[in-house]
Amino acid sequence: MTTVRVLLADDEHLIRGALAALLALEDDLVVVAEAATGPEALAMARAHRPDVAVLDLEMPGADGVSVATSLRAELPGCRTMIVTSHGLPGHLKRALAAGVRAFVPKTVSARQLAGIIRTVHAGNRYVDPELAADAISAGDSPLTARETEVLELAADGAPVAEIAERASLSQGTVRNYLSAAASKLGAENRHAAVRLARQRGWV
Amino acid sequence: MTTVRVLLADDEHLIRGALAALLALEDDLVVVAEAATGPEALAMARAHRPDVAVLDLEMPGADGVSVATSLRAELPGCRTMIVTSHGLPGHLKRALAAGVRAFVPKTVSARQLAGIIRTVHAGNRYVDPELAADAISAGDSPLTARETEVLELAADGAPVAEIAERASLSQGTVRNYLSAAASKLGAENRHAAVRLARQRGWV
DNA sequence: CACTGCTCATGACAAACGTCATGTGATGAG
DNA sequence: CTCATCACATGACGTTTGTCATGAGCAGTG
Repeated sequence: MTTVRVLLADDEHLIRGALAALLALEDDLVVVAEAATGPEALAMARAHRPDVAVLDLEMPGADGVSVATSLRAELPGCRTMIVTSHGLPGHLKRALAAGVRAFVPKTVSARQLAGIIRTVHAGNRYVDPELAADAISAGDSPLTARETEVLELAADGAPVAEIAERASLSQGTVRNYLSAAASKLGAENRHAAVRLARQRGWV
Repeated sequence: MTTVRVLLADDEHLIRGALAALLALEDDLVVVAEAATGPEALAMARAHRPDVAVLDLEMPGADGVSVATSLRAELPGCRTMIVTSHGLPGHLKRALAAGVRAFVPKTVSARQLAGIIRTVHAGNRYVDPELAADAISAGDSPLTARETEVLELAADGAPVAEIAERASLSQGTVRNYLSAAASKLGAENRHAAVRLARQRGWV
């Protein structure tokens, strides 16, 4: 029997500790390191070289996906998986693009999670069926790169003038992109467009 | 030694299960029921009459605070406490107003949580020191009831006409309230105002 | 009772915004 | 090479906001 060396990264102590305890019950899994932030997770991974890194999506410092991206470059032998409370389709896509091997919501049980860790360690992938269905039905973002960029800058309610300056575009161009984005998303105005794009994980 | 009968409510199976396991390690705590949604938590509480109800703030169906409110009315002997990932000052205030005895972030350890459960059972209160500091420094919402109501309706980017209709107000009045709210919050426009109010838990 | 603060309204003006027509370059597919 | 698409721009138009002045009714407080 091979034992799987696991890194746990989650900023919620309650979950991390509890998870460590539950995974310890599995004979073939051993938690070799824990981290509460993105940078800490990277440092721990370098120091302990785990087989599988279980990363929370939302962490201070750097989110799970960017940690996964760094790990992929630095420790190719380390498989990564993302655990999250908010299962947005866009996040799933970003994660898979970053080479993450599994994407699971926190609604699974610890036993299931243990199974998924084994699956990942064996070189396979796992995606929560429900999230996968959402992601497929949600489809790809219809927005062009610039439209997305401008929409992001509009996300905190900034006026057009400010967006134009930050994007180094003319105000007219910004309005055009915003208008295009809103109509593509079927929104009445840019603010509603921002909301929709967020919901679908496109921003 | 008295044993404390605990109800656990959290929609994230991973956390709930793990938590149950860790609390089971404490001799004087026994988890008598678990729930994944607000309504389920209420039903379980009625059936099992726990001493302390540990409620997640964000749950499908009904959030932790409204569950606490119902419990207070139905089972006055049952002490309630809220556990949450997002520690917004406004939530803390709402919770305390609803008679919740403790408000803790998920960044505490299971051992600490066990201690807090005992504290609550003994009839005392507990509020995370950092959250308390935030809540005090954040202060009360400067918005009047109507301003808050209108701002909430504006939250999804709806145009003034729609807000006016839904609030049964004239468009001019809506603009006045929105303008007042934005200036009280120091925001450039209503959308930024919505963001700020959300951050501080005032919507 | 006077005063203050909240609610609700109207009207008016300037600024910001949404939309459309139109045009130029660049890039990539056929 | 041609055609479509994207990036970027301008100017113009009408609409939607933000802001301000002003006022009326109604509650609670001193």
